[in-house]
Amino acid sequence: MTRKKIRDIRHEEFIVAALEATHKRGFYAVTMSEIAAELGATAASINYYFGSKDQLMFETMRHLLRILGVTHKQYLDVALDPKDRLRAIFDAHFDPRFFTPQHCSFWVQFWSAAPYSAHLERLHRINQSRVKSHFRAELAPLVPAPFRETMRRILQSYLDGVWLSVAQADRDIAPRHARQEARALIELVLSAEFGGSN
Amino acid sequence: MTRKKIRDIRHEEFIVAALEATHKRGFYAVTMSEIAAELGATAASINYYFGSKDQLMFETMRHLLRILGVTHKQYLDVALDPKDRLRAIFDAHFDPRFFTPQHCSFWVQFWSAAPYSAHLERLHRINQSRVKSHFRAELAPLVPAPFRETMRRILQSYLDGVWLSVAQADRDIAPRHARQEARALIELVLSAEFGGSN
DNA sequence: AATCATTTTTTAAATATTCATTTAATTTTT
DNA sequence: AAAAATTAAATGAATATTTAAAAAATGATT
Repeated sequence: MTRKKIRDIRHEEFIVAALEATHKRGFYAVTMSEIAAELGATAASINYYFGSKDQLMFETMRHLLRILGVTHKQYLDVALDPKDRLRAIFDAHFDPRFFTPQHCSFWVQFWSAAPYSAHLERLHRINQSRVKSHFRAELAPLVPAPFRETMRRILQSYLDGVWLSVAQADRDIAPRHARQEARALIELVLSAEFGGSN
Repeated sequence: MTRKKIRDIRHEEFIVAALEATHKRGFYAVTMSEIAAELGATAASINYYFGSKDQLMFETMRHLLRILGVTHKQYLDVALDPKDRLRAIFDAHFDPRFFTPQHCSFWVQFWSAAPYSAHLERLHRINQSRVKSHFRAELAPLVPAPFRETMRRILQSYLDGVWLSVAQADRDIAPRHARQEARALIELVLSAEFGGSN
């Protein structure tokens, strides 16, 4: 029974607050005070714990990536065949723990901002290549090499696009529904006749 | 031979400058001075012509939407059959006049910002429903009703996702290539067996 | 239990910077 | 000479960060 350190508690609280406040006010518009106000705290305390606003946003993104990683692993662990493993990528991204308006809007806004900050760019690059190699690995046994990259890019662009639309709230998608649609797309991609013996 | 009015010339110049500067520095980070500096002009003159920074960004977006509209129309005019008309949507979005890193990054960042400004939101809603109804109309003769919306959302999410990835510059896509891939997706969508007589 | 010193956490206020916008004057065009 | 276009400088507001002090928690010593 290890008592949680105050430091860790605050870290988490402020990250949740950052997600909430960012969703309400926008990634750039949101102020330190607004984030702190979510907890009835004060802007200075954020700096006490995180050092700067940038650092808080950075840590918040890492938090999301951590959730995504864990969730993905869980789905992979129960996947039985290659198709399941491919589905696992979408299932993780569309898991209720992850696929919320707050998370989607933070996610999209963060990525839009990434090209303009070396700090964020690094995070983006790492994540991007992680997702890419997952897709490649799962598609390998399912799609012949000459078509594989095209199919991967279609799937990945689709994934990003769904987020964008949720962030923009023109589609309030239930996780269940998002998965269903992703599965339809997977079926489509795998049913393609690649000119080989199908 | 009507001489162009200074007012119109400046309008266009500043819009191009806004695109360029935004691409370099980011939608929020970019300052009036930076935009003006692209032309060797001064921030005050932007206000003289546009009234405010917001208004300049708004007009810049409208400019992009105008280009898109004109381009789309051109492709529609030469389309011979329903499939061509569906392709026209992608061809327009991926036209070299439109599908540049500058435009994509402005586009994506603008949409990310839209939910947080009534002004921008309106523009976003209008465009969104325009695109949606185009897709619906073109898919109508090609896909049976029960599947149509799913297919539309897949296509639209894909379209958005491609932009996101270009804006993030992790994919420097040639317009030709983007179209090719879009066509592959269209084929996929249309070749689906909808349980009917195919 | 109680006291007091120490450390940790929190805040209010001060600071400093960055910009968009305004103003008033200047330059250029008509 | 009048109007239009442009600018330099002033203004003012917003806000991240720093600082110095206060409050709260901790823990050792009676």
